[in-house]
Amino acid sequence: MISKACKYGIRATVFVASKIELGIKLNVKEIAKEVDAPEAFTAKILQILNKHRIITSLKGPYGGFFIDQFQLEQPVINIVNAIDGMAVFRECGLGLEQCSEKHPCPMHNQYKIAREALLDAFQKTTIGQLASQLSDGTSFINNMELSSAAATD
Amino acid sequence: MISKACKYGIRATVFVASKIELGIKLNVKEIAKEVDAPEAFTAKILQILNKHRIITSLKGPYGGFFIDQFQLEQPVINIVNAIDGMAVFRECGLGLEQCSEKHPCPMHNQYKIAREALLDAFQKTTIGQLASQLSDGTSFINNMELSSAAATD
DNA sequence: ACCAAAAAGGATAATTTTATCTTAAATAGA
DNA sequence: TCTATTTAAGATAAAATTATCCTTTTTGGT
Repeated sequence: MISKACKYGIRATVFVASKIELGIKLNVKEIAKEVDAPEAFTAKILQILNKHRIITSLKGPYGGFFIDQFQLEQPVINIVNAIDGMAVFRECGLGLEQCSEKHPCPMHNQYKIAREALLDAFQKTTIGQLASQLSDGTSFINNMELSSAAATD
Repeated sequence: MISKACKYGIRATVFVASKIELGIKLNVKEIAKEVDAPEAFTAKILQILNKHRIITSLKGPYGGFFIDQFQLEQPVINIVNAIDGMAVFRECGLGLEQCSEKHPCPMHNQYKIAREALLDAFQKTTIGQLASQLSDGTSFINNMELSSAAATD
């Protein structure tokens, strides 16, 4: 669906965003831990996010990652775009280059609905919205640790 | 979204299915060519499809791959399940193990809609339906070769 | 000016997915 | 029974993705 890197990226961004009230900067180690992603890999992803101005970073002591108010308004699709690109939302369900609205592959119409629902989900959800859904005290990882079930139901 | 292997698998199956009227068997080479997939890799995928009784194979001279009438009734999800498994349709949009209906991650509800739309597309489309959308003379690859555009629109 | 802390950047490694190659098994026909 | 053809199976390779490590740059505090 979307890459692991991208999921880490969304989680990291949302976590950083959730701390905006505190006015603190978070370092890679803290973020990686809370977000349950490998540290060095998380660092790479945070780099990308910073370059795309999804989040902001500051080097040096007392440095780290944080997010600005205006960045909370950004839709989650911006993160997906920064890490995975937009190809998934254009690609044919059968992987055919030739498939288009005018020359649709046999699955085109069915698949299109799903693809657009996914795009929609990422487009109309903002980083701020996700962040605000995190109950403040605990991390969004710890939020859920009571359950061992997957997202099936 | 779904793997390349799985897309090859769907294409191959649909192509084989589209020949049911002719009562012929197709060999790997023909299938791979028409479906625009690497030959040896296609062979592996056809093997899997045969094991899962999506299609049927026969060894030896005059052997090859074909599909039976009853197999046309199968939903495309069976192919996805055979090759990729069903995990995509259960997984959390943020990749969180802990995410569930009771303890949803911040993206849960939005993502669920898209995930279910995708599942739906694969579940309610049968192999026969896709095959019948292929205009008979040409392959479904060649069908579309007039266009160079992707499936964006 | 120097030191320590933190991100940035580059190189490398591990894993997974995609792809190929080679040999074995099955089977139809001569 | 032998041969040719075709899939099955196993081993290996290539490419892409995920992950780690090491060095450089930036910067705040002393």
